Formats: sequence, structure tokens, C-alpha cells
Amino acid sequence: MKKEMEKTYKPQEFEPRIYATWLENNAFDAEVNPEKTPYTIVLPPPNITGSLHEGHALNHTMQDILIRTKRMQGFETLWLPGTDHASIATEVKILDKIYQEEGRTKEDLTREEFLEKAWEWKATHGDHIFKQMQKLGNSCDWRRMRFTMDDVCNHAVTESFVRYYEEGYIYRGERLINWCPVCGTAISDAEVEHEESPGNFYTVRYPLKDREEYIEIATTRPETMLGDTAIAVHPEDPRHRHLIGEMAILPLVGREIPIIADTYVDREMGTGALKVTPAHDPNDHEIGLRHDLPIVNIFDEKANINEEGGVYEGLGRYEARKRIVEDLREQGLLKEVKKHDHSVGHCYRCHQEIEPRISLQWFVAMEKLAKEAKESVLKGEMAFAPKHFEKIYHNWLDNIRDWNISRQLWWGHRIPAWYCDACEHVTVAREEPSTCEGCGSSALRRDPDVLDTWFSSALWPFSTMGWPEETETLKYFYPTDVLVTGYDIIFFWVVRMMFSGLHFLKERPFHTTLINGLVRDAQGRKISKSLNNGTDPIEVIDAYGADALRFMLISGTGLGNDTRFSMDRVESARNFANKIWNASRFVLGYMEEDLPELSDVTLDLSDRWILHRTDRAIVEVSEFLDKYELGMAADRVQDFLWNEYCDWFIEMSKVTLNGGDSKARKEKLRVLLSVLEDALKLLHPFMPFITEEIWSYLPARETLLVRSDWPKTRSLSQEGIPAMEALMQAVGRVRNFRAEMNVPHNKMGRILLEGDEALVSAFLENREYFRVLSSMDQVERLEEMPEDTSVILLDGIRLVLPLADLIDYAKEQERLEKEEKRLQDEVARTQGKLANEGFVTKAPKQLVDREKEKLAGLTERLEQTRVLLREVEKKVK
RNA sequence: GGGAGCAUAGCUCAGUUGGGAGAGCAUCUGCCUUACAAGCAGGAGGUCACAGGUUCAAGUCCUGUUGCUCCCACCA
Repeated sequence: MKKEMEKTYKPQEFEPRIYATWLENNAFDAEVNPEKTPYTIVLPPPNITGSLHEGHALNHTMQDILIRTKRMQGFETLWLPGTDHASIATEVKILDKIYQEEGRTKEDLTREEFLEKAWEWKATHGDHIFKQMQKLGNSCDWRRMRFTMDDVCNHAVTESFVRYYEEGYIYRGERLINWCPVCGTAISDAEVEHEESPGNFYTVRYPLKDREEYIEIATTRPETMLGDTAIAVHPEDPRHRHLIGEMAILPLVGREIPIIADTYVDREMGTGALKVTPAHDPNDHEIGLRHDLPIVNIFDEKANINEEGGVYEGLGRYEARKRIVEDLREQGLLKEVKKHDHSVGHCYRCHQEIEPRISLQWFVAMEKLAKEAKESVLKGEMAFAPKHFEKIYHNWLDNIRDWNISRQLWWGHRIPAWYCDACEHVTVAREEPSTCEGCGSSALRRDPDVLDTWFSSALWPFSTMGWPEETETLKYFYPTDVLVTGYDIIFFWVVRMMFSGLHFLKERPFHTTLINGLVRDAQGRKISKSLNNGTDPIEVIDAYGADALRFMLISGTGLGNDTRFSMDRVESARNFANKIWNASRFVLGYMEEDLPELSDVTLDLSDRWILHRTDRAIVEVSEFLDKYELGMAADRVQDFLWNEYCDWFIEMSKVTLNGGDSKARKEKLRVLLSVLEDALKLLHPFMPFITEEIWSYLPARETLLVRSDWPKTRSLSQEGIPAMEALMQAVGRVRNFRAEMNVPHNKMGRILLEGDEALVSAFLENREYFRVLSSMDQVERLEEMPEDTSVILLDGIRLVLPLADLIDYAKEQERLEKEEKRLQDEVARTQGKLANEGFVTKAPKQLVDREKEKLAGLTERLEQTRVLLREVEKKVK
């Protein structure tokens, strides 16, 4: 046993110390252990771009709760930590830093120079993130830490790329892709965010070659007309049918373009005639393919007009639009301009408008992989919690297109493909080939591009365990159990892990995806950089402790729902921690040597009551945790500790601790300690630090709390428990009576009991508890009814308070009238229910009986109330 | 255009096979009772968005309406 507990709760003092103790004792280390069942969570690797925010704190807390619970429940638990290289996000940040510090841009750097800087960045930022996670209390196995670009993960990335390629899933092709002109790279469909943007609808006249008339087209992007290669109309549109096959003259450019018929055209839309720009619009691209139209690319990689644009060459896309509109207007070819809001794709990283662009890229063919991922969920191999996210998953997979995985960046996994200039053969290989497979030439160039960052993330559940090697870790810990993540990356990540796991390991990577909500600010707004409404979790920890932060994040939130970050709630959580601190200090303050075992204690009714409540708490908390209802579980533990253990049991225990003999004191202390131990265990997953700290002061503990066993129910007899509950209810009524009737504290000495004999004896046996809890001097059996009393009526028992001259009969009359009214209403409602034939015949018998019983009790109390009321009325007169 | 979620006390939200409307915070009253004022005891406060339906019984299930939020989508 250690020295005494500090008088005040100071988490800052012990949290770092406790964490160090866990590490010293290898408390989080997971080993391959055939004796045990594995339970595995892989941490969604945070980006090395920054530090952890509230969202991470919630996400990590949820995982830690699950891991700590399972660890105590006897599983071999592995929580595998790591970080993500976050290709595009990191590259942008590093380039920005280099520009700030040295004034150099990407063009001024070599790939090698850049990568050197990037690895320096990784070294400093990666460490910072792990330190933050330790402050939060994350019980990860740090020895197994991974980085998406370390050797182990790289190996997996190369292997999966080559296998996909060899099996025909990965191909290279020229397609219209999403191009971010600011980031200078292709991005995938999932990385495009559509936002409603204000814009204009321009109606432009295109002159016809062989007729003295115009055809009018409507467009939101007039600048792309430089790349028009046709005008499409609906084949059955009477306005334009006669023009099909004619040629139009492209204004400003002078190119002749055909008027073609395509049923894609919506006759209701605009003028019913559509300009076709195959190089810069996905639909136009399709039309172009159908009609074998030429493709004229008018933009360079920065979305400036290229040499195809004639006089407009060199202009940016927005400037070009302005100039072209002006020129059209000057030439009288602009018919009208209308305001028109429309959805425009933006880059999810830099939030600039993306440009559809024809480009040679690498793709993963999705059809078969998507089907497998879908079926696995349909078969129930993987379930979402909450369930409705399943629909989002399916919906996305149903509409999926091939995945563009190449990025024109430097930071990431370089694509393992080599090109031969001599024969144009592409060699995809695990190792750098010395000669071309096709012609034997040794003049090979490696593909300069890297892979989408999500390509490596998709392999995370098994790349981290050494795949493709058949490691012991992989065999034992894969598949993992639960993936905890936000709903915003179901598409980016969950889907891709699913098909990767299914494809390469023939087994889905986890059985449950637990969705955590967003952490919003106190006003319910999303946390954003522009609002600057974020709160650094570390600042909260420094001020209130990690336990308070964790508890605030998790308590009172429904499964999958968003949660709010508020300092008020942090403070409440801290107050709860403080309460536990003080309760423990109270119990430990009475500590004695040679306590009996709980099994040797003669339990009184209050002991059996709290042990019964402890059983209930253990069962309910465990059930909530099994259902991933972490918020409910947290609230249930708090309710048990604060309201049941502290407010009732500790208060009752004072009777024995301050008055009983040595044996009784030791026995009471044993019960207090046993229940406290169980409570600390139940609370440990939520508040690991304070519980471990208090645990260290408890006598004769062999293990750390983190490695102790989850509490078991005792299932003692429940005899007398209802009487205890009646007693507690009576205490409440007395307290209420005192407050309502304004009876001074020292002026209400005796309570006399009468009524059901069994209840009266039970009350008398526990009279000291009743007495202390209700702050009375004496509790006795009613022998003779004194003059001038107030009576509190309860089910089966009456509490008679001889108040003599203290009684204010007018007030007493008021009280009884209120009570009469309440009982009358209740009786009427119950009678109504029982008078309903449908209820009596169709409702479960148990329920009907309960109502009957209730009615009998109510009627009796109503009668008694009326008798009392009549007496009081007499006295008032 | 398609889909999902939400609407319960002043605020934030629980309420999971349909059967007594709950918690925390805020507020009011009384207490510095030797674990805790970061506390104790007590109270007030709600036609559970609206309209129908199923049922003996609906906050809970079904349909519709309204309002808010989010996601997806190639509508020029």
C-alpha cells in the first residue's frame, strides 16, 4: 500500500506517471498466444501533416475503450498504431514550407531534394502525434508501430500492385480524369467534392456554314468552346432536326464543326442544342466517342489556355472566359447571359475547381472488386454500427467507376512500372528490371508518378502485419475485429479495405465498422480552420486531465451521432472524476489491516443491496459495450458510482464506520472496497488514468488495473431488496416533506412506523440507515397515536411524524389536498385502463395483474389520505 | 434527381423487441452535515414537430406534411 492519497484530484500530477508505469510493465503489448482469443483493432493512421484534433481524440477514445474492455475480458488484444504519409496533403504542406523558408517552388527542386525534406518532416511530425496519443491514454502496442511508407508497408504496396496488374485489375489508359490544376495532379472520383457555385448560363449563336442562320447553344463554360468539335441536338427535336448533318462555324476560332444527333441531349434544357467539348466534359467525351469526334485539348496542366487557343493562349481559365464572353458580345454572337447556379467539382485538398482532362493514368478495374465487397456485407460478414451506413456503402459501390490511382506527385509510393523508349513495352515488376521484357533494351525509365495515398491505406489491416509474408502476427491477429472511423471516409477507406482484404486474403478485414460522429463546437458547427473554432485536445488535457476529456467526448452520445465539444461538459466530467477521487479517499481513510474476505462477511441488507446493484451495473455496462453503445455504457457507470455507490451506500456505511465495533467496521470496509474495485474496473476503459491511480492505493493488488479481470456478477439472494428500496423511497419522502413544509433541521426528531408488519420490521432492523439518511433522531414502531401529527403515506407503510406545535395545519391541509388530487387522478387512470375490455383480455396477464395491484394500493392510500384530510380540516376550523 | 439522418424540459441530448416521459447543464429553495461547495438535499419545468393510420395500448410501428442537417449524382 502506498502513502495516502492527495487531498485534491490533480490529474496533471499522475497521468504521465501512470502512462509511464503501463509502458514499463508492457501492459499494452500483444503476443501471439494460442491460449487466448485475439482481439484486434488497427488504428486509422493519422496524417503526418499535423497534430491531433478533437475528432482524433474521440476516434481514439472509442478504440481505447473497446481495447481496454476486451483486454480485461481476457482477450489477447492488439491495438496497432501508425501514421499515414498522406501523399497529396503532405506534399502541399512541405512545398509550402520550402517556399516560405527558401523561396523555392517545386520546379526549382529535384525529386531527391524534395524527398529528403519530406522525410525530415515525417521524423518530426510523426513523433509529435504519438506523444499526443500517449497523453490521451491510448493503449497501443507501440513496438508494432507502422508508417504507410516504411519498408514493411512498401513491400505490401508493391506486391499488391504487381498482383493486381498480373491479374488484369490494374491497367494504364488514356481517360478523361479529374485534374487539379493547383495541386498539379490527377485525383480520383472520391476526391472530388461537388459544391453549388454561382455562375452564368450563356446563350451563344453559332453561325451555320451553308445557311444564313444561327444555331443557339447554351453553356456555363463559354471558354471551353475553343475545344468544341460538334454541336449535338436531339434527333426528334423539330426545332433542330433539319440542321442535322449541316456544319456550323465555331465563333472566334473559325473551325467547321458538324451538327450531330444524339439522344443524350435534353430537349428541355437550354436551347436544346449542346456544344460538344470532348476534351473537357465527361458527357461530351462520351458523345465524342460515340460519334468519333476529334478531341481538342485547350488547357495545359495549370488550366491555362494552350496553343490550341490561338489568341487566347496563355490566359488562365477564368480570364479566358471573361475575354471570350467580351469578344462574343462584340461580335453580336452572345444572345443572353442568365444567372445560373450549378454544381462544380472541387479538389478535396485545395478546394479549387477541378478540370476534367484527358490524361494517361493508371486505374484499378472496380467491377469485380466492388461486387465482392458488396456481397460480403450482404452476407453479413461485415456490419456497420449503426446499421444504416450499410446503405451508403452499397449505394456507392453500385455507382462506382474505375479507380484512378496514379498521382503526379513525388511524396508516396512510386509506381513499379518501367517504360522502354525503344519498344514502348511497359514492365511492371517487384524489383527494378535491368532490361526491357519486350526488346531487352536496358534504357528503361521508371514511371515518375506515385500512387493514390488510399492505395496503401486500403492494405493497412494486413500490410501492417507483414503481408505478403505469412507472419505469425498475420495468421493470429488477422482478420481484425472492429474498425472505428468517421462516416466521411467510408468511400475513401472502408470500401477499399474491404475489397483489398477480400481479394488478397480471401477474408474481410474486420467484422464491424463502428462509425463515430463528428465532433462539433459548442454551437453545433463543424470544426473548421476558417472558423478557427477548434480546441486543442492537449490544452484540455493540461487543464482538466485526459480522463475528463475522454469522458466528455464519449458520455451522452448516441451511436454514430455527432457530439459537441463544450468546456462545460469537460468540467462536468472533471467533477465526476473528482467525485470518484473523494469517494475513494473516504473509503481508504478507514483502511485497516486484516480485512476479511468478502465471502466471510456477514452481509446486512444494505450490503446485499449494493452488491445487487453492482451486479446490475456489471451486466448492463457489459451489454452496452457489446452493442458499441459506448455513451450509454459511460453514463451507466457514472450513474452507478455517483448515485448508487456514493449517494446511498457510502452514506449508509457511515453508520457502521463511525459507530460499529471493529469487526463490523472491517466487514463494511470489505464491502466498500469490493464494490469500489468493481466500479473502478467498469470505469477503467473510460477513465483509465484516475482508476489506475486509485487502484494503486488499494491494498494487496497483484496486477495493474489495466491487466486485471473484468468484474463478475455475484448473484446473491435478492431477499429483502424490495424492502430496502421501500426504505430508500421513504427516505426520499421524508426529505421532501421536510423541504416542502419548511421544518427546521433540528425540529423533527421522531418517526413512528405502522403498517405492513414485514415492512415495519425490515425498517426497524435497518432503522439506523433510515435515521441517518433522513436526518432523524429516532425511528420507532408506532405504539400509540400521539396528538398533532403529520402522516406520510407509502405503499404498505405509514410514517407518523409527531410534530406537536410545529404543525401548520393550513399547510398540512394543502399538502394532503395535493396528495388527494394526485391519487384521485392516478386511480381514475388505472380504473379506466382496467375498465377497457380490450386491455384486460388482450394485454399480457402479468401487466393486467400489476395494474390491479396498483389500483388496490392506490385506493387504500386515497382512503387513508381522505381520513387524514378530514381530521386536519377539523383542526383548521 | 437519388439516398440517409434529425425534430422530446430553457440548452445539449438519452429513450434498442410498443405497456410507468429521463439525464447532464442552466434555473429556484435549503444546507460550508469531519470524502467531496469541483459538493449535499429538495423543487419547478415537456399536447415527445404536425396530421392521419395500425393496436386494448404509440415518443416508440406505418403513411403523409412541414422544417433542419448531411451524403451521392456527368444535368449542358
